[in-house]
Amino acid sequence: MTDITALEPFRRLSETSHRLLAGGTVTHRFDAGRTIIEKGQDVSGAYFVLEGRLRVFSLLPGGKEATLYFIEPGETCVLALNSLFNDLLYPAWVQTDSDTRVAVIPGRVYRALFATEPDIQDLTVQTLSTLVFRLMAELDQVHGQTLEQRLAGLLLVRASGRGVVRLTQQEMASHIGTTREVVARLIGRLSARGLIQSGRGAVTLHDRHALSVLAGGQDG
Amino acid sequence: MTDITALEPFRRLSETSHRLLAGGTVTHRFDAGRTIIEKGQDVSGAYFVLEGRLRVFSLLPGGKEATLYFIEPGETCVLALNSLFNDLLYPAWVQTDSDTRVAVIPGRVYRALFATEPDIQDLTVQTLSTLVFRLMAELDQVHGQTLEQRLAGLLLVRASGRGVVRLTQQEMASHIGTTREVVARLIGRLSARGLIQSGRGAVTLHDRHALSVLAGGQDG
DNA sequence: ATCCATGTGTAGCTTTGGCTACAGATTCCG
DNA sequence: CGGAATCTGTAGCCAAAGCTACACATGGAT
Repeated sequence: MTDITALEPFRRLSETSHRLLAGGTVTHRFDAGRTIIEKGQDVSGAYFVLEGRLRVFSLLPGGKEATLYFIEPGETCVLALNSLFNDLLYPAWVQTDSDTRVAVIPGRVYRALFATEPDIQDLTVQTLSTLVFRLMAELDQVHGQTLEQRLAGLLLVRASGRGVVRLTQQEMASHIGTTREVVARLIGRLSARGLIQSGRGAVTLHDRHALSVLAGGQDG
Repeated sequence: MTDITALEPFRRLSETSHRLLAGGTVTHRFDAGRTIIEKGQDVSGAYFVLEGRLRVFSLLPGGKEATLYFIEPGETCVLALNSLFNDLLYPAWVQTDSDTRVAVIPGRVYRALFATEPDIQDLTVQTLSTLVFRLMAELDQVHGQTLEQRLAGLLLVRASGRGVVRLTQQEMASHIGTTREVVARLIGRLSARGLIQSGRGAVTLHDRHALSVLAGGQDG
């Protein structure tokens, strides 16, 4: 995936729109771990991830982080869209999770496309809707689940096929919005119960079923 | 405000769209305190509040509630829109807060309007965006604020001009997602510090400034 | 006048989670 | 090989918040 025009929603654009898009879009590449948008920043365009992954998170008092969601290749950063349409300031932080290429469509170009292209209208609504659901789910979790449950969920979601989760305790803590020590404690408990096995920079799952029951049974 | 066609976004519709809207829309009236949408329900249309107020909340383990936001006259329930466009199940509960009249536009009608009417497209995006920001703000709060801060915020937001908040402790608890006892304890503390005065079914604010500092200074 | 429903005020106990402070382990690099 | 950086494992303490259990107050209804 090398060009924004290769992305599904941009395939069926009219000739004019296509030229507008091609002329206005800028592609950036960022190294892993770079902060590319900060809270309160004035966002200038719609961001589409071409390669790599972006992590959107909010910053809690005391410097803790909590991951809200990821933006994968082919997806767009809705918060940016959002800021775009409302002239609001961006309400969170965005970092690259790995080396990432991003296409930025300037605000006025995107708005023009939105006005005339049904596919862009659908894409926009679709993307916003998806975000709303992700946020609702996240909110439910934060509200109602213990950290142990949230950790179990995280491990299940981030496990490779063979049940290995390549995250440090500090990273896990960031994702679920707590501190390293608490994660260590939780991992110690899960490990004592035989559900997982801890190692440097990674955790191995031994009983996914029990974990998913623990997490609240969203997953098989 | 008696008819949906009186609402701003529906004013400039084409003749065809107007007929479609008028023909397809159904108006309901609900008494205060009725649950009109439950979580997991399949939502059939776009809800617009004509009179009264709807409260959208999520249900936490143990039967606690947490208010996400309100829908005022002229506004629409975005979650419903959302479910509509994604064929997803509604992710929260909706109750009437007072006696309320609601116009329901069936899904297929709304989708048809969205496809052809710029005003509806804008309205949809605008509404979704607003919701995203409300949810982000709520998430930040839940994540990072103590219940005392959240209570202070609630009191400030819900106070009448003369500084009276007409809510029972149970209702306050529902709004901020905790239990009655905890609210009583918090009120006791605030009251001991002279910031408020408690009474049956109401609280009187004595020092808004101190409260807003406490809440984190979002408000004057 | 009494009773009942609703609302408020307290107290004590427990769990969860945050903070501090280390000690050991592993990896990387020079 | 040795040291620095990074990561993990524990322990203890404390505050926040949830749960249980009452006692008391208020207001409306009969």
